Amino acid sequence: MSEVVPSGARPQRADARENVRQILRAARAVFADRGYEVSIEEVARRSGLGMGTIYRHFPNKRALVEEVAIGHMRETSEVLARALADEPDAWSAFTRVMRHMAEVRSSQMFPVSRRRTTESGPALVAARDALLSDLDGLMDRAQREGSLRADVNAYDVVLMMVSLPPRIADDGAGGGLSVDLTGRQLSVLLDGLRAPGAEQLPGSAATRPDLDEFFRTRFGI
Amino acid sequence: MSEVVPSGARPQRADARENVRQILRAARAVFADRGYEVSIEEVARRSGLGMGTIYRHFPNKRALVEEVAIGHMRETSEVLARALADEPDAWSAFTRVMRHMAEVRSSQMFPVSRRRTTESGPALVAARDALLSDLDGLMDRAQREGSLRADVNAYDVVLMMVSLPPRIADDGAGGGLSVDLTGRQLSVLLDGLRAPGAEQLPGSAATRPDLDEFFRTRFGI
DNA sequence: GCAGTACCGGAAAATGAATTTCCGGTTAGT
DNA sequence: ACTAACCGGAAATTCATTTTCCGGTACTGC
Repeated sequence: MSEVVPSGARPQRADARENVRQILRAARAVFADRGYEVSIEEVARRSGLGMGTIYRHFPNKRALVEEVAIGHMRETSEVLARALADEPDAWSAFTRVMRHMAEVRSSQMFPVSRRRTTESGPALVAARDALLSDLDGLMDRAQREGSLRADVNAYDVVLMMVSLPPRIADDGAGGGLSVDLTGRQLSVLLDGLRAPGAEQLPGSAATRPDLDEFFRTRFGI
Repeated sequence: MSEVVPSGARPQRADARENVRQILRAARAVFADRGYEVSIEEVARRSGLGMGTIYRHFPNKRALVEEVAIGHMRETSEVLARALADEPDAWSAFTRVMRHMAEVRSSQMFPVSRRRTTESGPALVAARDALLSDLDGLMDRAQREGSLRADVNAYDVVLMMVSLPPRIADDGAGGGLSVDLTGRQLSVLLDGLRAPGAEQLPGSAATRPDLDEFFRTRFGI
């Protein structure tokens, strides 16, 4: 994952490999629940490992976030493909993908290149572009079949997914919310995305630069 | 505003009074544009005054935020009353209020009492409760007239307004987004809130404790 | 005008919360 | 049993903010 074993050296120990898996699993869960700004300590706590262990496997927080993001995006692309194959119509496929994105909060993990810092790695860029293009294709279909309103595009939708509230907004101490905010808001959004849409959307649709800019400033990534 | 002039003392100087007005104006604008977490320095820059001046008039940041929040909520209550009087039906009044809330981002300024810190001042509590109750009444009407879906309540709606993206998500340097994210997302939400609603909303509606908890953890206030 | 107080600006100190380092103590694997 | 890998988590560092402080400025009443 980030650790290329030099050809002459000893192989990575089995427990270490397992720990990397645990870290990624914990990171996914924590990011989905509370947003990607949670501290590494939080991830460590959830994974049952120490912070030192995380830094042994990832050079810094950003690298961990990237890794998780790549996983999310690839997975979402797979869900999309499967939905297209399974579902009877484009609208059903679309809602299925949206629900998945909300579930894993994958759009929040949609890093794009930062202004004056490290570029996103090529794997991330590739996964991101692939997903965007797939989503665009799906939405095209849905719009042609007349189920998705015509005045939105993939960038709009991704940006909407991003601003869904995290699953749990608590501080770890409290019990969190009893209401499924994310789910309720997503459902309302989906109803609002149904064609034809009574409201006239203001301005023009979002663009790629808008998406990039938003993520750059919101996630610094 | 936070400075009670002791009865024997000199009255506040005219320029100082004007400065307080400037500060509140700048704070409102900046909070609406970029979210309430912006630094005091940002507010100072926008107001054309120094940070010291802000601290001369408000004991701390929290006090400034409260003051702005109270203003927003009172104003929103007024807009609501006016909308009720002017508009032909409850739905029009409802959308008008929603647009106003999105505009000033008043819901983001909906502070409620924090767990183990200073309570919100009584003026804030009163303004908050009044607005919530007014909104509840309006939504009741809209639901009875059959225009607003039946499975949402005022807490749900406020929580949705909260998670609208800020008007501008930039860092001050960049040009910001060219798209009106807030407006587009609000419109989609409004379409989704129209009765009857095709999607079944998951779980049950939000409650007052949910609202309180959300604000406590999100705004620490 | 002048005195005198209120006021202002913004550099600097205090805070706070996070990331990242470091190293003594463990453990897997041969 | 030996050793390189590995782990935990306290401590150091970093970074962005809030908040203080005080020399200098400018209202205001006389």
